[in-house]
Amino acid sequence: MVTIADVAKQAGVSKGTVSSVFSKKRPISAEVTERVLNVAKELNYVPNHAARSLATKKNMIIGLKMPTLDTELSSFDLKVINGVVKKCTEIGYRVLLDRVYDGEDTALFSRDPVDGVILLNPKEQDPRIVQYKQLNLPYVLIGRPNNEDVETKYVDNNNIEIVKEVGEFLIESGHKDILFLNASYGMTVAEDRKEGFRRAFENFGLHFLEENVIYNDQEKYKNGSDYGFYTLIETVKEKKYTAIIADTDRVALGVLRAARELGMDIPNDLSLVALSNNETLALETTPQLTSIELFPEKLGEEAAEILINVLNDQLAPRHKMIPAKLVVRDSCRKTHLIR
Amino acid sequence: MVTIADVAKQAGVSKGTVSSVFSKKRPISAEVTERVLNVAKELNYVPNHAARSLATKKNMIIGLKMPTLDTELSSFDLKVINGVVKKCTEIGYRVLLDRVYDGEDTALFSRDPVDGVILLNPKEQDPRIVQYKQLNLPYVLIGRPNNEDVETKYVDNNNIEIVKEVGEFLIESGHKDILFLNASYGMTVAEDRKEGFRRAFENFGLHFLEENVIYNDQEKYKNGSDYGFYTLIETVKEKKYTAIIADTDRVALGVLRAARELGMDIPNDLSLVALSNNETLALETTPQLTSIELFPEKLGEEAAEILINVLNDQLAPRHKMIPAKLVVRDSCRKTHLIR
DNA sequence: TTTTATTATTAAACCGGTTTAATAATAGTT
DNA sequence: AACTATTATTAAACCGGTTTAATAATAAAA
Repeated sequence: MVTIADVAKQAGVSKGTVSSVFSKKRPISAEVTERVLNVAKELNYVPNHAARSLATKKNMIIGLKMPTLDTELSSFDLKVINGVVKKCTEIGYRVLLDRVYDGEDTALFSRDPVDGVILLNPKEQDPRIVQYKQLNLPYVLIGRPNNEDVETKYVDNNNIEIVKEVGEFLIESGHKDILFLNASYGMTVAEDRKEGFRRAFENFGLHFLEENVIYNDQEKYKNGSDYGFYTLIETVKEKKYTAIIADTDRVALGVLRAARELGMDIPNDLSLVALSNNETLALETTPQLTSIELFPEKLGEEAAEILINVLNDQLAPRHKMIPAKLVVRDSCRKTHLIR
Repeated sequence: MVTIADVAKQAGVSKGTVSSVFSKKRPISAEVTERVLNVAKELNYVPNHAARSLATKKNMIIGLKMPTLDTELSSFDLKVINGVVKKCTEIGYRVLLDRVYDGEDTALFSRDPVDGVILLNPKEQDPRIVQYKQLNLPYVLIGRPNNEDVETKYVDNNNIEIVKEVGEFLIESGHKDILFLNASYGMTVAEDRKEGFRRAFENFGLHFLEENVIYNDQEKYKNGSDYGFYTLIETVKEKKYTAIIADTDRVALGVLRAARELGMDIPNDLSLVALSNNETLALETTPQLTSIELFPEKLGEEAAEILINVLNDQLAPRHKMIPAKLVVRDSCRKTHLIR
């Protein structure tokens, strides 16, 4: 393998000069610069990453921490990955993809070769955040942190506002009995969405019922589809809802499945909104799913940009809010039920 | 930041002894071992990755090269990523996710900090392969290389056999006019599939027509769905097919869409098979899609295992074949057309 | 007790790049 | 021509860990 010493020797200059040619941090004559670059090209010299990282104390790598290995990644996650990788690649950073291996013993492993970390789907009281603070490792969350955490930087959708908008859209369509199949309890996104849902009812002077908000129990349901399916099957025995807001489009698909089994027609008997927008799914279901576009790729890009600005001692906002958008398709209709 | 020198000083031993405690490559007394481990824990010592990589000449990182940034990643890709990350994490390797940035000028960038590379969706005459050979960088392909390349290691499905099976399944169901919406021209998977398709016809003593095999023109269609949609709209003007084999489930969805527009019923008027298995899509379409399970996660795992075995100078097979599986659902039926 | 073999530990070189303080070369001013 | 300022380049230290050759300590055999 060609090292900087080989290039220096053949070009007849010092290692330091070769280094300065590449870094452009010191004045090097045009003649020497040209000679060095020609030799480097001729020898096919490629700088050693570890050596450079060790000397500069920078890895130029971003860690992207994904959910635990036992949960399946969604198209949302995929788009976030896309956004992060895209922005990092533009700026000259690399992305180390990491899934947390629960119970892992990292005592003997080297520190992650990353300069900062983007955390997707952080848990409440996420122990990794404590660790990053301890190590002084810069990090950015995708999703809102706890209210007590006033320093963590994050990127998020306007979850309160968008669910308020969805709630109002349904209320304005005549729906009053709306079932909200929320995310898991304890996630900040679940809190925000519930708040938005409550505000929609409040805004119309309607009575908000806690029991209309269900939280996904991930130990009970192996996937979102089952959560949607079984929850509708169960709740229809107790109360007749005319509209459902589903946490994800997979949950919505489960609802569609249950509705078919129950002989309920979407949207005639039951209106349906999904709080995510897997376009392929939405456009290909019958009827086409009304959903929320969360712009996950944008979330990833903005998170990467914030983190990199922090790493380069540049101004970075505390948080960035990406407005979600209601995409009305065919799964909702006005209800005739007047009460 | 705590270094090995700090640990050595406080434990009253040399840096080399601390290193040997962790590596277990030299005999260290139990008493010294315990003392060192206690100090390391007390000081919260975490080895520096770059330093270790430089000294050992190993990064313990695998590069996963994905398709170019301008193409959208599919759920197949996601599962491959999952499989690779899972296997690597088990064995103590990390995964650097890389998307090729066309036209990138890497002259001033350090060499990828990876020990080996997994290449997903390699092109014909992929220039990266030339480069890896030049650098003596171990690599494994996911997908078959060109026939002239006799040394590249790869993982692949049994594409010839599975498409032969699909073809025979359709022929046995009475279909003779079968349209095959193949992958892009020039991809080895497209070659293999066509060969499998041809063999199915040959096996039944039927005449195989080249014009029944269409190749995806990615410059013409912005996504698989459009490829499926417009191709069916166009070809139905010239010939009446009773069955279609679609490259991916997205292509199949486009076909479904076109069939709806043309007033054709699936499967009564047209049978449909997708050569991939996005389970969510397949189960939620109406009718449920008959498809091929490719086991992408397994592809990823096996590719990672082969590569890591190569890196550890262990026996590794030239290639590993993952048998795909025909999953019969509701989108196919016997045809009554007897000719 | 002495000698030999085995185990345990060390100092220093090494990995390949960057940076710093020092020096040399060149250009401009007096 | 001599002096000063600026530009260009160098040798060596440094980054933090691993490895090697050498040495010290301990155990076993004669």
